[in-house]
Amino acid sequence: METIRVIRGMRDIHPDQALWWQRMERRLADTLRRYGYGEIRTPLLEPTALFARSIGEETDIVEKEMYTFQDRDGSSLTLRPEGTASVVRSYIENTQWKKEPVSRLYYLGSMFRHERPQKGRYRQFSQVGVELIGSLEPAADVEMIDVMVECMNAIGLKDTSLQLNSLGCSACRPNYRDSLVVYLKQNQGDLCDNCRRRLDINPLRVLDCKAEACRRVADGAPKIIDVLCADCAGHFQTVRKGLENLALDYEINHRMVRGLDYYTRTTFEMVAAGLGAQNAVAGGGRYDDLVKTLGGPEIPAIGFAAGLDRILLKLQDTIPEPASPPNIFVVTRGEAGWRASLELMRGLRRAGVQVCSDVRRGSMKSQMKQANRRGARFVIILGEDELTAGRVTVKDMHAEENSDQKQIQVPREDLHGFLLNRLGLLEGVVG
RNA sequence: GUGAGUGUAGCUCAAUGGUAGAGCACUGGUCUGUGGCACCAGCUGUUGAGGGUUCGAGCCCCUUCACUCACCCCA
Repeated sequence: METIRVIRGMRDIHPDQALWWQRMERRLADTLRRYGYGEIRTPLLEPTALFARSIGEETDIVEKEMYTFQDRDGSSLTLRPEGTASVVRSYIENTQWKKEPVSRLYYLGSMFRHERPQKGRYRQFSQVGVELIGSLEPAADVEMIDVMVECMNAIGLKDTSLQLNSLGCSACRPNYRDSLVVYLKQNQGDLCDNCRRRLDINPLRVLDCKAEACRRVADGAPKIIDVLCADCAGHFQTVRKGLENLALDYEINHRMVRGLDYYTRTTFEMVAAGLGAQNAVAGGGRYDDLVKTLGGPEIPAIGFAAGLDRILLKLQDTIPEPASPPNIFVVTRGEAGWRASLELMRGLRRAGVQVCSDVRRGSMKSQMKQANRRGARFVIILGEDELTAGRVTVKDMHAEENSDQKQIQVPREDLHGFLLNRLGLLEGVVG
């Protein structure tokens, strides 16, 4: 029979890998909790129109990367390609602004984009995203950038740099767009085919084309921060001052325009060294018009998202793997030994200790090998001898071979205290 | 969507167009109630799939699928 295989661009996360994910997710959740952000879990499936309206009909994501299909009633559904649209949809649907002036939300989970798989890029991938809805003030921008930096610090990401830009607002961006188009048309001959096409539909994206020729054109292009309206310019200045108060280093990147149409004013991105072409690990910005675009009131917001798959790739090259907690293996002899082990193990587990035993009725030697493979710190031996004596044998797998601590007899009723004591001491050392 | 490279045992990799192998891992034994080390033995394959050329294909050709890297896109 033909074997069923995993779908292209998707993969299984096995237990050893899952330990890395769990640690990263734990640290993110903990950091975000301290900033007052609460987790929101939205459906993976949304009406297609949600993404078309928020991300932009003309973007690559909407044009050719979404998993879109018909539901049984004929309506068009899409697996979410990003998280912000769903959060805003939910915000509006629940009239959240009537319940609180400012909402601090984060999400963590799978997104789907039908791209060609590559290092650090999968068709199902994980993002953490953070949204701060309800403030137009630069204070919100500074908080969001600080949260992003602290999240990356918390999970141990190193060698990163922060890039900053402003895209203006609905008042000043059209002017900039016009002058950019004029400039680009003058240099049209030097642009790549793709960018010549972009000229009409999304000219700002020409600025971050990676083609050498386009980069040269982009370098000479008018800079948006030179033509911001007074409000946007003042806002950007205050954001920069706030970042300087936090001693956050950044550089202004005039060419960073982001790939989603909903961004306004401040945009920012974090890039990491050593990830090849997929070096953008986190990015975000203001989306002051999005709530209104999706049918809500005029409420400004800012947020960012981070790509956890590629971040994890880098972490695995730079920081130690997660330590597995001390654990215990129970070796039994005979049916009486096995039966006696059942309650003993349940008691230890209820006390918080990881305990396993053989479920194959293997030989003593085979059971010891399993204990070793699992990295058990202690082995408890429960056989005929122990049963008749009312004791168990406790073997310390790490102790020296002829140490008097290597293997000792412990009365059944003292076992709990003995192990918890020893493991507690161990955990104190491990920290 | 475009381009290049690679597909052989669970893993890492050998094999001039001529009998598919090694190391590691796994299982058992030496050691009948004691892991790691050593030694011994055993297990493991439609050579990604399909077709073609040939007396003969893991090797050459075509198709297809997958993976990797880059373009592109983005986090």
